Amino acid sequence: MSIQSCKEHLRDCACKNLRMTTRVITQYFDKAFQPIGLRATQFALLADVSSRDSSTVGELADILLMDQTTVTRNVEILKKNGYVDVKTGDDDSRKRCISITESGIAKLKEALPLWEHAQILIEKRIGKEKYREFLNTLSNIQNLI
Amino acid sequence: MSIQSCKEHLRDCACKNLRMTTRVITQYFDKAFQPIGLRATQFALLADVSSRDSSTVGELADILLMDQTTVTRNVEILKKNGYVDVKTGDDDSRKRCISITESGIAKLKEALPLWEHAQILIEKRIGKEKYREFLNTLSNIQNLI
DNA sequence: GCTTATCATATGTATGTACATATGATAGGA
DNA sequence: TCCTATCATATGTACATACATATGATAAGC
Repeated sequence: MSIQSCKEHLRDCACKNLRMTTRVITQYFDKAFQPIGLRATQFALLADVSSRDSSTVGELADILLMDQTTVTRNVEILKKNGYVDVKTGDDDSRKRCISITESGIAKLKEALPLWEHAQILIEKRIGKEKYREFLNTLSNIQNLI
Repeated sequence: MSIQSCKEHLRDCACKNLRMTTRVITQYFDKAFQPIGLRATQFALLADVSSRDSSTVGELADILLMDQTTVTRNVEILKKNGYVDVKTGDDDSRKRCISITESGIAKLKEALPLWEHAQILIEKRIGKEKYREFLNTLSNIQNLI
């Protein structure tokens, strides 16, 4: 295939288009959280930590489809800001037990209305049904790879 | 809104889901390009550079919905590897003229079949019509923000 | 023609991301 | 029990990303 004949197809590249949209939407959510000094990625991680009594690095990596080393580093930042607590496992000292702190819960409570406002706007503009299909396709792509 | 009542909604977060899928698909394409030592992002940038005689940093930033500073740095890597040439603008010496080199064209030609194989697999699994709708929604999200 | 505003790009800094690999702990087999 | 394989996490490195700001060049008023 020549470069010329391929050009029109490259426009449809799944990776390129996903990355472009992710760049845009991340800036959008980062702006939404900016007043409270939180990033979109930090919000997602903190929300997942809050949904369990205690999580390990590996568990969070599985849930967020994120490399374990990335979790380690992102948790580090939440810890630095005092939003999570990291302890060594009781039964298995290789494990780290990550749990949300009071300060983290407070920050999450601040974040929720900001998140909801940003999220609702998107769902409204896309349309409920289309948005559901969209999430479904995202999920399919995650699973087929 | 309480954290508890919000939990089910957080699952649908546009940013979180997009970032998760982008992580997965980027690894998928990175693996596809790995035999020729190219990254998915580098491929996308190189392809865009190749589609014009000469591009400026700002033009590439506009096209790829990427911050200008990110373009500067990503171009740097392509330049380091000899895939693009960067010259100062003739008419306006603030501008940088970025063009693909012979080596860059050769690398892109190596990459195209690898890309096509990876891309086709996704479109096939998702389904042609669903995939078209998916790209459309991605585009809508880019524009509505 | 000078002064200043604006524009194009670069640099400093912080974060997000993953691969290769190291480290340290647990488990399993002889 | 000791040796070894495996497991959970951390570290080194490179790249991706964007904001704030600096730099250097052009353009716009006067």
